[in-house]
Amino acid sequence: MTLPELRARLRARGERMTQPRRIVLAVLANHDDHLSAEQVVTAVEARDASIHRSTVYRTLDTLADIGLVQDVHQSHGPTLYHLTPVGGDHVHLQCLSCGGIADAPIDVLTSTAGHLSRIYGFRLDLGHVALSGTCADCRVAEVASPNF
Amino acid sequence: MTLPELRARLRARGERMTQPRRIVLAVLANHDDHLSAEQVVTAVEARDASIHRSTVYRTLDTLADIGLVQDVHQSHGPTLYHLTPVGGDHVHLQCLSCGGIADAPIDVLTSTAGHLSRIYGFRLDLGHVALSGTCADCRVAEVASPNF
DNA sequence: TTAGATGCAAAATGTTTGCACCTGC
DNA sequence: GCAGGTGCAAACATTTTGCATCTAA
Repeated sequence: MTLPELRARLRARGERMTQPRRIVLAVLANHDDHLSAEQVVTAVEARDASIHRSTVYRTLDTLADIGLVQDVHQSHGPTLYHLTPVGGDHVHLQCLSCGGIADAPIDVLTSTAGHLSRIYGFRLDLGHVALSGTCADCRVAEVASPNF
Repeated sequence: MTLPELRARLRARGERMTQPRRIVLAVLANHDDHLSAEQVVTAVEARDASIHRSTVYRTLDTLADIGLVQDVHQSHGPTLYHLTPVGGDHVHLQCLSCGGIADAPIDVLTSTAGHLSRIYGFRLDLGHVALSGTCADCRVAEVASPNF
C-alpha cells in the first residue's frame, strides 16, 4: 500500500497523517519481516531522533486499531508488528527452540476455524494466531544431539 | 496427581521437594482454571508469607521444565500456568474481547498439526498453543451493539 | 481554531538475577 | 556435608500514563 492510500485510510477513520505516523508506516513498509516495537523505535529514531518512543507505541496501537498493522504475540518476548498484508492474512509459526517466526497460508487453519465456530461458537482470529512448536531445522538439530 | 506422586517425579529429575514447591503445587492443584504467576504468588503468600515471589517464579519455571506444569501465553497480559493435565493436552481459546480462556480438546488441531508437519516440517506444540479470537458470548454482544 | 497528536518524565507491569544464607537428602 | 534451593534487593524489559505543548486540517 502506498503512503497516499494509507493516509486515505487514516483520514477515513478521522485520524491525522502526522510525521511520526508517516515514518512508522515507512519503516514497516521497508521490512517484510515482523518487528518488535523496540525495533520500530530504533528505525524511527534513525530517521527522526525527535520522535519519542511512547509516540511509536501509541502509533502502533492506533494503526492496529484501524487495521493497518497487525500485532503478533510471541511465546516469549515482545509483541511483533507488521503491515496488514494486502493478499490476506497468514498464520505465524514460532519455533520455541530458535525463536524464529515463519509465515504459513491461512488454509492450514481453515478446517480448525470452521470446527471451532460450529462446535464452540468461537470465531478464530486467523491473522493474530501464533502457533508454537519446533521448526524443521531445529528438529534436525534435536536428532543430531538429543536432549542437548 | 497426588503430592507423593509429584514428589516422585521431582526426585526422578534430581530435584528436591521443598516447602515452596509443595505449596505452589498445592495451589495449582486447587484451581482448575489457569493462574498467572502473580495469582500464584498471592495464593502462596496466603499459606506461607515467608515465601518470596522470585521463588514462585523460579518454581514455576522449574516445574514447567520438568513438565509438571504447563505455561500458556496470552495475547495481552502475563503468562498463565496450570498443572499438566493427566488426560492429555488441551488447546486454549482466548477471547480478545473479554480476555476469557476456554479449553478445547486437541483434536480441533490434529489435522492442522499433520498438515504443518507434512508440508513445513513444523512440529506443533499442541498444549502450548493459545488461539485468539472471539468467544460465543462476545459475538452475541457484538451483534447487539455493533462497533461499540 | 481546536480536537487530536506529541514529547517528556515518571510509573506500572511482569520477570530475572547476583549473592549470601539456608535446607533436603 | 554440600549441591541445590531460597530470600532479598535490585535490575531489567516492555509498555502505559498524566500533563503541558504543539500541529494538521
